[in-house]
Amino acid sequence: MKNEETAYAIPVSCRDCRMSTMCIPLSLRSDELYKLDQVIQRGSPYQTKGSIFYCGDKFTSAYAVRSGSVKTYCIDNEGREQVTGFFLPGEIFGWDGLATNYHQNTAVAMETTSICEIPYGQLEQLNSTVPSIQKHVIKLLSKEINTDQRLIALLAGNSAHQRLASLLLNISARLAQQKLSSTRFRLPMSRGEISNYLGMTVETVSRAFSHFQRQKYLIVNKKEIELIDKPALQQLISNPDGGH
Amino acid sequence: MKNEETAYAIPVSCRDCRMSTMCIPLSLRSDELYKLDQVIQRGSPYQTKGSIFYCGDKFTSAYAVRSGSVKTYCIDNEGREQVTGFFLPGEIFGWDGLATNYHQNTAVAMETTSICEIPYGQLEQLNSTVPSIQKHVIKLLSKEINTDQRLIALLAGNSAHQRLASLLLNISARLAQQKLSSTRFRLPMSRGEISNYLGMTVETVSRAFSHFQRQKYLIVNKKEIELIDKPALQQLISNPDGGH
DNA sequence: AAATCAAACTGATTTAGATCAATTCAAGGT
DNA sequence: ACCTTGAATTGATCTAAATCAGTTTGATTT
Repeated sequence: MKNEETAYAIPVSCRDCRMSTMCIPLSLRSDELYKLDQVIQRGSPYQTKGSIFYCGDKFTSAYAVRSGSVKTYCIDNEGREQVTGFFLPGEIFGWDGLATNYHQNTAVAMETTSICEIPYGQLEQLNSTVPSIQKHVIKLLSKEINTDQRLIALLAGNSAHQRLASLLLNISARLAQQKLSSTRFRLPMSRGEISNYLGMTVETVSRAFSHFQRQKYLIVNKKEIELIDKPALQQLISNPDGGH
Repeated sequence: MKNEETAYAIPVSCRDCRMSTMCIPLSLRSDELYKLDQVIQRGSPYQTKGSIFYCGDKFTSAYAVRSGSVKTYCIDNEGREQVTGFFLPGEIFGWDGLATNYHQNTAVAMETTSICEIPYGQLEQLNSTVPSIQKHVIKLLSKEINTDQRLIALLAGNSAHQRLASLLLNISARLAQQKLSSTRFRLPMSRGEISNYLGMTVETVSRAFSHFQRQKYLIVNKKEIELIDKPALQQLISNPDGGH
């Protein structure tokens, strides 16, 4: 099965993958790309709630979302789940295990999801022949730091409405990056997952959605979202009066 | 002045530095260490409120705190300062600029602080002769991700008392790592910086300190802290009833 | 020593969002 | 078609923490 096309028609080559800009250093020459290609593993899809890795597992690989979506969560001091990230097609996750060699999070598919596995050991070995790969890994890690710090700023300094508006605009922008609709989309995560991620309750998330709909900022139907007034949402998060 | 001893008696060599475990790959052989040593720059100390770099500056280096302390902050959507990190002796900061090549934060000394500069370009060049350095950078970045994610979990799921208790225990543990007292210490940051970092108001921080003192968890006198019942603080943050 | 200024603390009041409590709705299972 | 189950929504109440308003303390200047 490996390196072969599955029933879900996963491309055999990184070259053909529409997410390649995320996974692959842009500077990679075609012979280098070939080498990377030999290392990436394309497995069978995960079911909803299927785990890609568990907290405490030995770190062996990072993972790229090909289709579907993934959440990562850790167990906090009180023994509760704490969602630490949502990952959409074209995004890479799993670096959390690199520092200690053991994953600090559990990664779970939020819907039927296909994943490319990037075995880190083999990636490291590629380093001698394709040094730019190591550099690209560093860029990816650094990006993750920036993302996390933006979330920290969001959680520390913004109201419930602002947090939700930020998440929606953020997801919208990430979908746009993948050439998907940035105004009409289906949220892969539940209200509970959103509320956990944003540090609020399900009820508050639900009320915020209703409020946005009353204000005609968007149309919401369960997980289906249509953003109809992005500037208003943007202004909500950049307006000091909206804060707490 | 570079690579020479200053009036503040900064060691000339990374070998002699008591923070070396942080800065230097443990696996570095002595000839490799020598090469690293040639690259690290030891500048004159920064004054309180002196900036090490500004948000928007081109990223050239990471920085290690030799003595003193540093905060990093960014400007959030509403144009307000948002503290994203505190750095104590032996800790490295400044990786936030790696992804975009421009710093996403401003770094400011919170007291008289001496800093070692680690020029990234030269570090990258060392990679060909000392490959383990690149690996170590990756570890450091990954650690930063873990730290940030713990902060996310703290902000998303904990009460004001729990947040402050967590910060105090965290600082205590970091001081212990540097063989400094973990029960008696002087906080380098103001109440305002703490409250900003933890996503609450100065008044709430102040009241939380008073509360902890009344509960005999600690003795507080402005910035001087003596932790007298760490288990109680620990239990506060690991007890679901303490949450919000 | 008096005056100035900023940081920290404390009390009173308000409020955003948590909690508690139903109700609605859609998806599977029998 | 009916029952079960979980997710989402909505309303009523409660509370932790924000906001507002001083007061205290300590450092710096004059």
